[in-house]
Amino acid sequence: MTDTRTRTTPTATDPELACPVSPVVDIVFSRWTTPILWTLHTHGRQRFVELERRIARITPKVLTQRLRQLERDGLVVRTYHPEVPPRVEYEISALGRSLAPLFAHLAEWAAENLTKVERARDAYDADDTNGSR
Amino acid sequence: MTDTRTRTTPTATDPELACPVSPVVDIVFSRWTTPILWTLHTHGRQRFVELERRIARITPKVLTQRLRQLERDGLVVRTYHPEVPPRVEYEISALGRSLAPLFAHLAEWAAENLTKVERARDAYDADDTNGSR
DNA sequence: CGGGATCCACTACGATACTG
DNA sequence: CAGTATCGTAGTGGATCCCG
Repeated sequence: MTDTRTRTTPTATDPELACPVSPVVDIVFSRWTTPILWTLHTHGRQRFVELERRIARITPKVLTQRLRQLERDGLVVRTYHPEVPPRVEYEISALGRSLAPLFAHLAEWAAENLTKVERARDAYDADDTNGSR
Repeated sequence: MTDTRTRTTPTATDPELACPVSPVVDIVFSRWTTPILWTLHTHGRQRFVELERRIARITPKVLTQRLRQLERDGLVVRTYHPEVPPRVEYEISALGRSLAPLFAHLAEWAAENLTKVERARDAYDADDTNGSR
């Protein structure tokens, strides 16, 4: 993703944003965020380790980073229980839940068109003229 | 993004894909792809330089890379006219056009909720306990 | 348990040339 | 015009160790 705090140009004036969907992409579709949101959405409120186990291959460091980002953006709520051992729970916020129909739409497109993309790739790779251009 | 051609794990077996929207993200929402698709969609078939000028700040090298990827995935059609000087035109394919309602949905979510995200960020940054954790 | 701190590796990206 | 080539860099992710 592009870290909003260190980005040189503010979001509003970035010329690339003649495209109105770009800002959403930065927020919702940076790496690991969709698996995190999806897991949170389908399994409800859960602890750090549960997320870590369910998402598989994600390292705790990255999981923490992404959860912080999502918390900062108001898509996820973090609850800290000062116990021994400590317990932290994550859940989707109302704002995060508002993404649900979008994700459903996305999943639907995937179901219908993902095979077409793969066929296009195979066709492209099989064409000699593409390799030697 | 993750370059599809050099990725070690094939898409189908990647454990991260308990989330059905991840593969779509790799294809459609990698960096620069949404501005490219958006420009192609709103201005129709156009040449390399036109894209380059309209997207602003993108370098020809990166534009080429992304266009190749989109062409390989079947979302964009490239037409080469062997003339002097050479002329190349890009346009959205039928598959690419099938993303239009998705993009509209995305733009709608942005219009409604982007300010909420920014307010959440301000609130998070203003909270001292977040900085000194 | 839920991280933070540190070090390292990769590579995508940007800038600057240069060509058919 | 439409790229390719080369170089340099910075942002991320992985691995490891450690702490409250």
